[in-house]
Parts: sequence; C-alpha cells; structure tokens
Amino acid sequence: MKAIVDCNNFYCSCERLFKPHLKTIPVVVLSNNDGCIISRSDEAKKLGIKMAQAYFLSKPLLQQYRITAFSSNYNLYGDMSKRVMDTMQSMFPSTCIEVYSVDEAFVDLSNVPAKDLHATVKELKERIGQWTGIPVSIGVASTKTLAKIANRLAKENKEKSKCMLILDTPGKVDAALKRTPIKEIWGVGKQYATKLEKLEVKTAFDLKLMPEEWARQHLGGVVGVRLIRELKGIHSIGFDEQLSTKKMVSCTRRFGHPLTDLHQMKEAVAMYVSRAAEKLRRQQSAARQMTVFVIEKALDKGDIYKPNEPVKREAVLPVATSVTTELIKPAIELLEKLFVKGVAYEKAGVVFSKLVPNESLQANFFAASSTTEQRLLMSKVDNINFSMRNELVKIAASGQQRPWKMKQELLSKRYTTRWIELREVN
DNA sequence: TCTGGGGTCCTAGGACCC
DNA sequence: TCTGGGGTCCTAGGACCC
Repeated sequence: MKAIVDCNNFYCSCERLFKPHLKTIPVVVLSNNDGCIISRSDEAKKLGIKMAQAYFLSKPLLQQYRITAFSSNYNLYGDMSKRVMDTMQSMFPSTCIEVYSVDEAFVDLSNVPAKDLHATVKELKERIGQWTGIPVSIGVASTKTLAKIANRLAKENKEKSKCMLILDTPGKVDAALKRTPIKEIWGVGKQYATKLEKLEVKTAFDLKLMPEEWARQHLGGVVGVRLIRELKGIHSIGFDEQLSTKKMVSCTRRFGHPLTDLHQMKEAVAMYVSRAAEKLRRQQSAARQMTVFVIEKALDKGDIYKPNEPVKREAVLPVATSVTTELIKPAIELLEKLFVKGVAYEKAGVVFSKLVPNESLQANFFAASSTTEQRLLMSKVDNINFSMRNELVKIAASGQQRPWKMKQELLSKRYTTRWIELREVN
C-alpha cells in the first residue's frame, strides 16, 4: 500500500502556527507580488474565496468578511516543510519516502502489515501534528493515484474521516471512484476533462472502465494508459526515493510595476541570474545553456487578464558554470537583444538548462573554465546569505534601489529561520 | 495601480546517418 | 503511378503537477 501525506492548506497553516489568535479567523496567502490568492484556510474557502483569484479583485470580499491576508513567506514554508518531512523520517526509512512537493510526500507502506495499517497511519498523522503543529491528511491505497483520490475524499469531510482514509477493499475503492469527478483525478487536467466529459466519462469509475487503447490514442499515450491502470489498482507510477537533481532551474518574476527602462531590466535579470545560480550550486550542478525571456505588458482589455507570450533568446555557454558573475554577462547580452525601446515589460525570467553535475564537468579546451577561487567565493557568498540575511552579499549589477522589486506588503516574519525574527512571548 | 512561479514527462516531426 | 527501412538525436509544443 501507498500513502500520500498532504499538509492541509499548508501556507495558511504555517502562518497560523505563530499567530494562534488566527486559529478561528479565515486566512489567505498571496502569490509573489501579492498577485493572487494561492492558499486558503477552510473558513476562507467556505466564504467563497476562490483559488488563484486576483488579490486586488478579492479585496472587497476579504474586507467584508475580515479575512486576514499574508504575502508569501517562502523562508518560513520551506523550513516548516523540512520539519514535516523530517518527522516522517522518524517513522519510516528515507527510502520509503518520496517528497513530492513542498507540502506533500508519498510513503511506501509495503512493509506495514495490513492489520497495523490504520494504527500506523494514525500515529504518523498525530506525530506530525504534535511535533510541527501542521495538520495533515493521509490517503492510503494500492497505487499512488488511488491514494490521491483517498486523500481528497478524506479532506472533503474532515469531521467524519479525521483526515484519514484507507481504501483497502475493492468495494471501498469503487465507491471512492464513483464519488470522484473526472477533473479531480491526479493527472487529468482541464483539457482531458473536457474531452472525457464529451464522451460521458464523468467519474473516476467511468474512466477506469475505458479501454486502454483509447487512452493510448486520446489521453497522452502511455500517460493515459498508466492512469487507467493505476485506477484499476495496478501499480504503474514509480516510486522516486531521493529528490532527484533538477534538469532545469529558473527564476522568473513579474515586476512590481511595468518597466520601460533597460537599466532597470538589467538589474532585475542580474538578480534572477543570482537566484537561479544559487539553486544550481545548491544541487551541485552547472548549466550549459541559458534562456532569457521577457513578457510585454498585457493590454488591459477590461474583462479577463490574458498575459502576452514570452519573447525569448538562448545562449549556449562555452563551458558549464554555476558562477554568478560568469552567468550574468551572457544573460545581459541576451536581454539587450530582446529589449525594445518604448515597450513596457511586466515580467522577465532566466532559465538554465542542459545541467551537468559538478563532478562530471567537461573542460572546454578553448574556454577558460571557472577557477577554484571563483567557486570558493561563490560558496562563501551562499553561506553568508544563508546564515545571515537573504542577499546580504549580492552582485553589484543587481542594483541597490530596485524599483522593479516585487510587492510583499503583508509579509510575516521568518520565525523559524532568523533569530532576529523569533516570536516573542510576553 | 494591482492577475504566481517552478517544475516534469511525453510525443511528433525534422535532420541526419547507413 | 508512385519513391527503402531502419536507426538516433534533437527540439518544440502540449499536457500535467503543486
């Protein structure tokens, strides 16, 4: 059996942890730039606050119901996520845990005897709650896809399920599948859902009965076939123990307000390069290729917001590197080629791809590769930035004033990772 | 004024090779 | 009146996830 452990309304739960008076008050957390709502407490959901709603559009509703909003505080969420995962490791070997996202992990329960399943799951849930203060829901079934379905149903009625649901008989599985609309299945997005509904395939149970051949042709080939098998209880989606090293890393952001000035754009891009390069170094790899893109400010058409397509340029680097200074130069050159005077831009981004692990770096005979000193410098910068304050040490090209910086007007403190921001108890 | 950011996997099709 | 048949590698684009 496999379990999915999912933190309830994760970002909101993190915010509440250090503000106990918010326990019963509806809470939402905003995306970068305070753009839209990306996490809602149960109370906020009940009041009709929708996921991904634009913040400025929902403001009246938030005020009307006295909903508390926060800017996203990824330092806090990242640290709490780690604590939750560590707690799981206190009960299971790390080879049985697959961290799937910041707030979710799969656990392989093959070694837990059927009779102990319920008690084990209950203990896991309670221990995470006790040790970290984060409430979680756990779904258990024979495949990952079914476990996700179980988890969703557990959340649907928390009172009754106590945030746990184990689908351990064919009868329970089918009942669960019949209660699951097609669009709620893990792996079925909007496109597939529309396609399926036209064929009167409306629940997960209906999909399970579809022929695999049909899925092969109309549901993304092997992806669709795998999906149907998983619904049938045939384990078809592998278990990845380790956090695998990423195949691309990026840093892309909307500006605080649209930019028309090349100089400011350069600062922003230099900043994004620094961030993405840090990610490269953290996973000990270097990039051979980079892409820079910019997005022109969308016309205000009144009704729905439709962003413009990104305009991009790529560069192949002479040698793979993760040294910020070596990456900024080509990035700025790409930006200069992309930039058009008089155009207002709302967003830019940097993507590093063709990543190679540090240990297999191939020196290019014709290009000087990063010296040991440069790498050492980078690791010192990373250490200082990590232990002190974010960006205490930064590359001069990324600017001092930063008029392009994103908005974070409702930011909470980094209670768990900065001494200076520790919560005080009077 | 204000609408997130960062990833993955798969497929089709083109270029090229023998 | 009908163009060989495999391979491989690469890229763009589509779909999905949280």
